[in-house]
Parts: sequence; C-alpha cells; structure tokens
Amino acid sequence: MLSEFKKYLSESLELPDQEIQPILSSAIPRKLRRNELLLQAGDVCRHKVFIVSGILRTYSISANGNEHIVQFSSEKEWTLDIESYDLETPATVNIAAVEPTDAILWKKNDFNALLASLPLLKKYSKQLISRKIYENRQRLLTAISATPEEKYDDFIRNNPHLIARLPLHMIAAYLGISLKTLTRIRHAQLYR
Amino acid sequence: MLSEFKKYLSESLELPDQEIQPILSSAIPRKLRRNELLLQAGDVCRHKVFIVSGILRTYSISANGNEHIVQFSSEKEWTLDIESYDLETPATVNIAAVEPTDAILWKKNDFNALLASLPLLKKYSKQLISRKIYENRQRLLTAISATPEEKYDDFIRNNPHLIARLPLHMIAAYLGISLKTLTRIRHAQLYR
DNA sequence: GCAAAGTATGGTCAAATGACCACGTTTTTC
DNA sequence: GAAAAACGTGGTCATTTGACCATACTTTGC
Repeated sequence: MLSEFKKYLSESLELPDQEIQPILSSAIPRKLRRNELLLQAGDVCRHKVFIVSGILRTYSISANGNEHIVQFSSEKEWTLDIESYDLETPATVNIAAVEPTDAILWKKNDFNALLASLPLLKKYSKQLISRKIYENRQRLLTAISATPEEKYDDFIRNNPHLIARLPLHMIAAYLGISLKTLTRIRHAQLYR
Repeated sequence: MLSEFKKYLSESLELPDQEIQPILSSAIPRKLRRNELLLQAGDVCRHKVFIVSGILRTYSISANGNEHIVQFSSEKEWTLDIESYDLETPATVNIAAVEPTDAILWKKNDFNALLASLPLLKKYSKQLISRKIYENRQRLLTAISATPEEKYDDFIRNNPHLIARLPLHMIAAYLGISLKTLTRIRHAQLYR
C-alpha cells in the first residue's frame, strides 16, 4: 500500500526521496471494508486521510433518516472533515467506504510537523485546498441553478471514473434528487 | 469611509496603530450605486474588497437568462471572486451592489505585500477563509437536502441582518427556488 | 457456490413546483 | 414631487418530483 503512495509523492508532488521518508514514517495504513466507517459523526476527526484505492463518501443523515452525500473521494485524493479536524469539534458528517478501500492516515500533530518541515508538501496542500474551494463553489452553483438532468450530466462529466462504481441511490443522494427522478432521467436518455 | 475601516481593524483584528497605517495607505475607496457592477464576468478580479456599508451580491447568469446568487456580502465583510483573483483567469461571476455601497479595494500586489509584512493580518485572513469553507459546506448540504421552506428558514436564521434589505426575488435566486415558491412559503407561514 | 443483501427499474398517485400573467403598492430616480 | 421602475402577492394550469410499493436482477460475503 505504501509503495503506491510513494509513487504518488514522487510523481505528483515531485518530492525528492529524502523528503518522502519522513512522510512514510508517520503514516498509518488502514484497510476498510465496504460500508465501514472511517469517521463517525460526533467523534472528532483526528487524521488526514489519503486514499490509495477505493472510494470514500462523506455524508450526513437528516432528521428523517435520509442520507445526503457531501463528497466522494477516491484514489489519490485526500479527505477529512476539515472543520472537525481544524477546530477539534465533533464531526457533523460520517465518512465511510463505498467499496473496499486502502487508506493511509496521519495524526494531526504528525502531519503538522511534516507541513512545517517540508515546504513542497505545504505548497501542494495549499493548492489542493484552493482547488477544492473553486470546485465547491461550482458545485453549489449547480445545486441551486441546474435541473436534475443537468446535475446528472454534470456529475458524469466531472466524475467519469466514479459512475460505474457507485450505486445510483448514492449519486442521487449526492445530487440532491430522488432515486426515482434519477432513473427517470436515465430512462429518458436511453431514447435520445 | 476609511475611519470606519480603521475602527474595524483595531477592534476586530486588534491591530496596533502602526500596523494599520500601511493598510490604509494602499487602500482605494470606492462608492457604488445600486446595481453598479464591481466585477463583471469575463474580467479578471484584481482586487480584494472590504465592505464598509451596503450589500454586494455575487451572481451568475445561466444560459436561459436567470440570475443565481452565490453569495451576499455586507458590512465588515470581505469579498472577491477567489478563483479569478488567485489564478488571474476571467471571472465567471458578477459582483454588483444591491444597495448603495461603500467599499475599499486593494490591488493584489499591494495586499500580498501587506499579508507578507503583517502576520496578524495574515492569520486573520486565514481564519476568515477557513470559516467560509465551513459555511459553504453547510450551505451545500442545505442546498441538496433541505426543503424550500427549510432553506428559507435557514436563511433567515443565518442572515437576520439581510432579510429586510433584500428583495425576495434575490433571496429566491440565492436559495435556488422560484419566487413563486418563496411567496407561497411566506403566505403559509402567516397563518401558523 | 449459495443465501442474503443490495440494486435498478417501473407503476401509481398526490403534492410541490415553476412558468406566465395581472394588479395594486412601494421605492427609486431625477 | 412625478414618472418610471421595481416589488410582493395571487390565480391558473401544466409539469415535475417524490413517496410508496413491487419485482426482477446483480452483487456481496461467508
């Protein structure tokens, strides 16, 4: 599991070998089964998470028991409940594996030490956060302005690697539409 | 206009006087009339903006001509199109005054210099950005999970200082519901 | 490999929503 | 202060959406 992560560090971050070693030494590998929780709402999010393989979903359960998905994260992505992690407050969301997932965790202290000692890592982290901010604004705009069909088409366009791996009801829970509406859209698109 | 901003700096940021002066000296005051554009989609966002009084709205126009509001910003808040500002790419949103507004602008270079020389300002900026991230996630969650009525109630709860100053159609454009639905909700709430 | 769980689709029906239009009132602008 | 623009509400009607349920099929987990 760590060797793939090493590859990511050297290729995507272009980190030299001697900077990779300290990152590995505080890494905590973690295997998750389908539907296993990585973070439970109410707990404090104490780790940064990198996904080696698999998919995680970040979701919350509304008063009437419905699940709403804030985010999917898959291979070579990082995830956490940022608010809970920063402020050390109870998480309001759950993070669970959609499919069997290999992840790597770092404790907050360890990761902060890495950020302080590895400028390249820090720079890269900032970039990732910025990109997330831009993406989230776009997602919000779509959520308030697009029709269900546009939302679905958008999702396919932005997440081609996920469509075949996610059950439809999760896509619906991510888009904020009902499963029924989603299957109707798919049905309609068959004959066009 | 600048004196109110000075007060903000010393009270909210607790900046000592000698750190306030450099911020003021690169500040560009700007008065906006109702509906006047501060940033036009297509242009690059080249300024950080602080609002002394008034309200700005950040919005985009969809293909069919509808306006969708990404954000309202009012007194003592900062605003910009962060993606356009960071990457110096054409903005995809417009920023315009909802009511007559007094704002203060800084050029990116000037503001970056301030951030580099004033650690307190930098720290405060980071905090603001973090808070925005948390808020935006909550807003997204509401957008995909709440009923129109819940969205409206949420809006009132989170923006009590704005409700009386915004026309309903803008609130609708912010919530992603039609004006008709919004007036229906208000009507229903009268008799409860 | 097999039982159990999960998944995709479709039917039906009630309710919610939006598009369009009209009208009386309020606010803005000069 | 008067004309014009903007605003809030309501009516109607077609359409979309969701809730609930059933069924056939596929995937999962041991």
